[in-house]
This record gives sequence, structure tokens and C-alpha cells, in this order.
Amino acid sequence: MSSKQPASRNTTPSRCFHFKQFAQDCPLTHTSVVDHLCSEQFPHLTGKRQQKARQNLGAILDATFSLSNEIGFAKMSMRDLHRACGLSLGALYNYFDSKEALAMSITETLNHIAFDWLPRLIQDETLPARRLERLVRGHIYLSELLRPWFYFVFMEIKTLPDAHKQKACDVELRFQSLLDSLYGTPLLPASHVMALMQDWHVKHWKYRQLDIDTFADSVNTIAQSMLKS
Amino acid sequence: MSSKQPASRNTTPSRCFHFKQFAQDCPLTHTSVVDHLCSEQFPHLTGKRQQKARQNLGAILDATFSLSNEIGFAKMSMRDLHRACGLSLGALYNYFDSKEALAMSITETLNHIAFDWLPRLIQDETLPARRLERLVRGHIYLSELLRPWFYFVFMEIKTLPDAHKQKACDVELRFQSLLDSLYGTPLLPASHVMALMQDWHVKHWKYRQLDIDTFADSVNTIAQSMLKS
DNA sequence: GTCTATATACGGATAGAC
DNA sequence: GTCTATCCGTATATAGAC
Repeated sequence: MSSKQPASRNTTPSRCFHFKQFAQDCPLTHTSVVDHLCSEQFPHLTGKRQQKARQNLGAILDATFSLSNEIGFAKMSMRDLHRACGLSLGALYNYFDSKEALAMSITETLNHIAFDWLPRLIQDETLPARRLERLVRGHIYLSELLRPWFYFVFMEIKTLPDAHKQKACDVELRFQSLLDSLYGTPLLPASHVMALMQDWHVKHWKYRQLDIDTFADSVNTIAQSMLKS
Repeated sequence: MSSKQPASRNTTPSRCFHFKQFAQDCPLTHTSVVDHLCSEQFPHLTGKRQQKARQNLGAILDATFSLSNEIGFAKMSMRDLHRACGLSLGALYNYFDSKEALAMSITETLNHIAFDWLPRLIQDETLPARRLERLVRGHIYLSELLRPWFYFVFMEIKTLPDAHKQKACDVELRFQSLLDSLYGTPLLPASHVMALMQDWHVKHWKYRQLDIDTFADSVNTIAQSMLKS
């Protein structure tokens, strides 16, 4: 995953990896996550039945993301959802026990993935500067691959029951502690980096026209500059 | 508003102004904003009646901020609100025509203030580096003085009707264009600075232990470093 | 102006036919 | 497994007494 080009300045910056590479190597995509969720909720299903369930789950999640993005999860009614995803109101409850269970499945799934996956980014790298770059790029690129998931969790954490809220915060704090250990100083440099990275999905309407690698380069530059001082 | 101390390195950084100065000079406080809102909604009231209205409005807003912060505005019911603020359910409707009108009053008021006030920060300053520092500190300090207002608008914009949403976004874009003009390059440096500044109120739970001037110094350092490159 | 009581609608969730 | 029809609690907003 390392760039082979000579170190020529003022052209493309050298990157430990870029988005296309990451997307090819990373086993996580929107549909793979839906499939994973399906296997968890309906472990007994196989073949055509499984196919159908995955398709419906995907439709439910897509509609949930779309509606939450537009009016917020709390304002979205199950009736809105059933109209948007094509299933009947009753059928929804075969997939999720309640509206709250739907929200929790989403956060639970993403947390599991993030918790599991982000540490792997740096497992084979010891140099702090390289570890930092891998964390920064990895987080930004992953949040792009699963943007609706990241955005949903960011915006809707507050409305979840406390136990769940805590767990979701833990993921952020764990990632932050990874950064903290690189910087030596606690809190500030790591928090700044988190804020910059998250801006990619939180304010995505701003970045529509912008190449994601350019964005990641920029965040990485700032992150690296704080490492030196 | 400028610091008089000699330029001694490695001690307190020289600041164009710090929080305490800003708070003394800035005419905006939580109560003054409530009073302003009161004068807009009940221009005819004076004396004891006005006093009472201000007090009740303040209680309603405090309760709204507190409940929204806890469970989100959409989940907060008018019954929750009436219990939390002490007024009866019916009495609430003497102050706001609807739940939506309450949310709109809050965003409207803050937008008006921000739109009006932030440009004044730099009106007497021509040096880009100083203009930048004044904008950064001014935004952070103002968002601290009116933290519940800023947080509310940030989190609840999405649930408002489209026309209102647009106006709120305009304020952010206007501020960003002030920054853009300082940087020359559009979008990226300014967006980064916005993200860093907003983190103070968005993730305030992280910064409970941190001095606001230390935070502002840190953001300003990053903002300045992007100015040079 | 503020209260209590209530009209009216909509929400989440379920029952039971197919 | 999916549909339609429905239960029942709760939400916003209002009416009318004081």
C-alpha cells in the first residue's frame, strides 16, 4: 500500500495509500455491511430467502438514512419509512422489533466494525508519523465508504438510550486515545484531528466538489505538523 | 483589546484579546439575548409585565436547551417543556405559537446576532494575520457566551423547514467566505478552521476541563500556519 | 395571562387474514 | 412473510373558566 513514485515536490504528495487503494483492499462496503447485519439477525436463512431478506434490509436502511438525513430520525415515522422502502408497515416489524431497535442495530453494527477495524490500520507500522497518516487516511476513507452510517451515528447518538450512547462514545474515545498516544500530549491535538476528519461526513454538502484524497492530504498535513511541535 | 506584555516566548502567547476581555467588551450575554427576543415578541410590554415576560421566556429557553441537549428537540414534547419550565402547558402558547415557532425563534435570533456581530470583529483591522486571529477568537468566545444557542442551532437546523434551513446555512457560508478571502484559496483552509472552532460547542463534553483560551490559542496556531503556506 | 380540561390527529406496535 | 385494519397511548394545540 505504499506509493512507489520518486519524492518529487510540488506534484502529487506521497501517500501511504490513497482512496482507490483503500477501497480495493478494504472488505467493507455498504452492501457487505448489510449482508453482515442480515446474517446476524437471520442466521438461519439461506439461498433465495436470504437474498430477499438482504434486499429488504438494504431498502429499509437506505430509506432510513435518506429520511433521517432529511428530517432527522426522531421525526421520521414508521409510516414514512414503510412508504419510502416499499414494504408494508407490518412487514417492517419482521425486520426490526421497534423503531429504537432499528437505530440501535445501525449504531451497534458500525461501532463493531470501527472498533474492530481501525486498530488494524496501524498494526504493522511503528513509525509515529506513518501510524498517524494511516489512522487519518483510514478514518476518512472508511467514513466515505460507509458515509450514511457514520453520519447517522454522529447525528443520532444523542437520542439513543444511555447505555448505548456510552458505548458509541467509547469508540470515539478509543480512537482518540490511539491518537493521544502518538502525540504524547493528551486531548488537544487528537481532538483537533478528530474534528477535522469528521467534518468530511458531517458537512458533506460543503465537500461535494472536492476530491477526497485532496481533503485527506490536507488533514494529514495539519495532523503531521502538530506531531513535530 | 490588545495585549501589552513584551514578546516573551514560551510563556503566555501574545493574544489580540482573551476571553475575559471579550466577555467584558461584548454586549451579548445569555440574558441580554433573551431580553432582545422579548422586545421583539412583545414590543408593547413595559415595567413589571415586561420583567415577568422576560423571566418566563428565559425559563422556557433554558428548559428547551436543557431538554434538547438531553433527548433532542424532536423528542421533547411540549408537556416535557411545561414541566421543566414551571409554566402550564397552555401558558406556553402565549409565548410561542407552536413548537416549531419556538425552534425558529431560537435560530432566527442567533442568526441575526451572528450575522450582525461577527463582521464587526475585523472592521478596524487590515493585517490578514490579525484579522484571522480576531475572527477565530471572536467566534470561539462568542460561541462560549451563547453556547446553548450555538449548540441548538447546530443540532436542530436539519429538522427546520427548508426556507429556514437555508438561511441558517447562509450564516455559516458567509462566515466561511470571510475566511476564504483571507486565505486566497477557497474551501479547504476555511472549512478546517470552521470545523475546529465549532468543535468547542459541538463536543463540549470533551473540553470540560480545558481552559477556553488554551483552546483558542491552539486553533489560532493552526489557522495561522495555513495562512503562511 | 395563566390555569385545567379537552378536541383532534398521529405515532408505534399488533392482530389476524392470506 | 407480507399484507390490511385496528388498538391505544401520547402529541400538539385550543377552549373557556378564573
